[in-house]
Amino acid sequence: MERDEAAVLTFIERFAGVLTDSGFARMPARVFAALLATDSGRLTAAELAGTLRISPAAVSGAVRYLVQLNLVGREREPGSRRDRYRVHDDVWYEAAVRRDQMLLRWEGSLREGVAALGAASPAGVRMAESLAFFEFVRGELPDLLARWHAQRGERRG
Amino acid sequence: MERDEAAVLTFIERFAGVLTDSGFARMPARVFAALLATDSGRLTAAELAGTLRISPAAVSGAVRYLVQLNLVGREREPGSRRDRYRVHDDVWYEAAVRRDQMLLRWEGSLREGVAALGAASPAGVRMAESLAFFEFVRGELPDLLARWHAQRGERRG
DNA sequence: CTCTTGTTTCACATATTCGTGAAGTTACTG
DNA sequence: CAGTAACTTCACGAATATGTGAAACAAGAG
Repeated sequence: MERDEAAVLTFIERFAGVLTDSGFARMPARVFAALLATDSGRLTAAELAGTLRISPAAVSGAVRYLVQLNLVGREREPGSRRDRYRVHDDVWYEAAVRRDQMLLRWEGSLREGVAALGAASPAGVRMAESLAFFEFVRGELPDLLARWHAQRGERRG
Repeated sequence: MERDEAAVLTFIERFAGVLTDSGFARMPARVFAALLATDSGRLTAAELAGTLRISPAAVSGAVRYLVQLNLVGREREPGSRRDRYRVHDDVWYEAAVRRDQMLLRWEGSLREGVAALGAASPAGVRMAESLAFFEFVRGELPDLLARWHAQRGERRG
């Protein structure tokens, strides 16, 4: 079966839209979607600019962001001067890690809050409970990912 | 121990900053933080405007957003004409539910992607794997929340 | 029924974000 | 050591978002 490019473009824009609604910046979302929708998972900056109809500058900015977040890798084949961008195989693992770090930050802030309010005050208690919830979730994450890996291995085997 | 109002205000701004960095809009984040830091968990619009030094209009907008997201409830005592806004006790449960709905949306979009790319193509396979991951996480959520409730009950008892 | 108090809506000014074109930089080729 | 292809940086203009004051809008009190 060959690719229906029109349908693929439609998908890219739709999925990018969903990501955007979830808080992603527009261009990074589109670039990420375009990479996901490629068989090789790799595209040059020029290809990205072409399919998304954006300037090289926009590609540059979007890609810098995605690389910083470790969702995308930059590769250059020796003897070539064009970069290739590639979605990491473990994007969702990376995303989970990042969520973990976000949780840590929230926890830190909430701890400050408990201190500022006093652990005995009603507000302090409420905040300590929120803190406990986040600690719990963060503690469960590794286990969750382990179960996923187990299940995936089973499905493959 | 009495509240050190200055420290509390500092905490409110810091925590709101963390939320803002995580994608929250500024004013809703500040209002939410202010409510979290209150012993009663309830404040009037005027009190919010006062402590945060913002206009009633800004309070109105922020609160509408938070109520829509179901993070905050609006209450009015009979015989009064001032609203009281209150953080829901189960804010984090609500947040989890919302994440669930977000996951559903992502899954829908990815399903479209698999269809557009063909389940047999490499890109289609990659997308199907992402889809499976999200389905897995969503499936685990109820269990996770149940474990939290169990642990919390134990801690209380 | 009118007064008063509290909330919401609206138009506007401001601030921020975003994407582009153009110039600048890097690095491979011959 | 040019020459050139590709990427990046920068300054600008456009589009968006944000918060405010003023006016309109409830709704209880007298």
